[in-house]
Amino acid sequence: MAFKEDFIKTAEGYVYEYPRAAMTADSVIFGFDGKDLQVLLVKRGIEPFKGAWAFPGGFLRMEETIEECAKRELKEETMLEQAYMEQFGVFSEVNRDPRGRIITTAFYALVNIADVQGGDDAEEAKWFPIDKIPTLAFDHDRILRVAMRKLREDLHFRPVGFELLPEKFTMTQLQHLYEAILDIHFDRRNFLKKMQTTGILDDTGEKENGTAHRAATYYRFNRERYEHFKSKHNFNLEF
Amino acid sequence: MAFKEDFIKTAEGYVYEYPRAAMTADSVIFGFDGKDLQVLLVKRGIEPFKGAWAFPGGFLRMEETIEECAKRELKEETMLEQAYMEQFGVFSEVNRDPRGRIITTAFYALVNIADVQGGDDAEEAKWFPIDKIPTLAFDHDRILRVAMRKLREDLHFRPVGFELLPEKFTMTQLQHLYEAILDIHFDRRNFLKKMQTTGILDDTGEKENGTAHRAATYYRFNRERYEHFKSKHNFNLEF
DNA sequence: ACAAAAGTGTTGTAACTACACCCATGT
DNA sequence: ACATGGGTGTAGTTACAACACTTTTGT
Repeated sequence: MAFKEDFIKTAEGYVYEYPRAAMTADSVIFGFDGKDLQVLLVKRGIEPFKGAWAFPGGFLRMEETIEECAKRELKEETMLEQAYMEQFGVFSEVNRDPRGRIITTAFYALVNIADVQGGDDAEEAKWFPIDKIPTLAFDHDRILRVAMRKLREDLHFRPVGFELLPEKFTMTQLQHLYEAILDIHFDRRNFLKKMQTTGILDDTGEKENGTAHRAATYYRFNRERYEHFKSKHNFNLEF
Repeated sequence: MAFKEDFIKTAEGYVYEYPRAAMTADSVIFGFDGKDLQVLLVKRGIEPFKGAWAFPGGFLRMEETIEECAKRELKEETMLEQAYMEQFGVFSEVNRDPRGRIITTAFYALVNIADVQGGDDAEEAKWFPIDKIPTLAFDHDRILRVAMRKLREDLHFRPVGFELLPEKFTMTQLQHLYEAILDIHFDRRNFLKKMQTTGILDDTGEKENGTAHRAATYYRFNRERYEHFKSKHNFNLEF
């Protein structure tokens, strides 16, 4: 450990001159099944809130950043090494955790739901559609509301939607994804045009197969083109 | 204190089973002088980084939330009871503070620069234009970059600009403010039209006086109208 | 044959950009 | 008189919203 030690270690534990809160990271893990936006919840195996559903999370270790902590917990739950993760708030109400003063930094993660096998954790983990979330442990209901708001905002600024889809996807999937996140309806033709004018989608030329309807074209998100053009200034007021 | 105590208090200090980081709140306080965006910095009176400039900040107390902590520090520096404050990130690099494991939650605050008299703090506090910020203590350079990015994003979604101006302001002041934050130039006529179409500005009918040029109209931000109309859906991709 | 989803084009409207001259005030 | 900044209008372009019929494929 490279940082200076600011505590005394005794037989009883770690001694500090002033009281300190414990820190955790909790992650709202979003997935998309082609129809609904989904959230991965774990059933708590221990008190407090034993048996209730909550976001995956855990205590910060002294040798990691809060991002590393969140990523570690993500991996434990989903086996994923990498995912798009975004910090969206610190929740520090004095009584938010009955165990004591525990402050959490909340993240949302966007994953391709097809990549997630059950984690190696003994706890039960399950995907819930966003409109069928049970009552959650701690202040996680509130955290979820903030996560949704942040995800909606980010969707305007950054092409985060693609993180929730497989590499190749149909325009209809993408539209359903946007509709699920923003909770609004788009006209199919207008949505296609809007996406085309961004210039960040490639038509792969490939087609769906084995569907019970007309085969749809697969598109791919062109990250290079996005990186290249994202500096352009367009200023719109959205309030 | 209503929360359960999760520590043992001994003569040596507070004892915890696992090591804990200390928590602070740091605030990037933005002001606007009519020309440049400014940031309030304090000169550190003690080590580490003694003599260097840094954002006002301080340690979290056990009976307050991180927002209350940030607000308390704001008041100490500026004497302001209220200000628009927005959390924008947790900075938790293991070595970011030479005193040990100290994690900060960063806020930005938007204040009317005219309301700020010097704080009651012995430390020296000073406004710096955004393009003349000295090298800062700790990782505050990085924090400032993130603060600017967040402020720019928020300016699209929420009428945060008005928080930096007096109650009544001229269109030119408002335009300069937007230009200073976004670092782009607007055509005066087009800017006026854009602001008018939002419908959240009231023409007060009053005029500047004692200026060395034609007297400008004062406008006022109509918060009620904003609250009433902000629910409308307009979806623009800005990437 | 029928059901289900994909593909496709036009028109009216609103918002955006670019652009230049005159007016009021104070020195 | 001059310098400073305020006020104002138009034309071209682009983006947006609203809207329906045809095609492919599988059952």
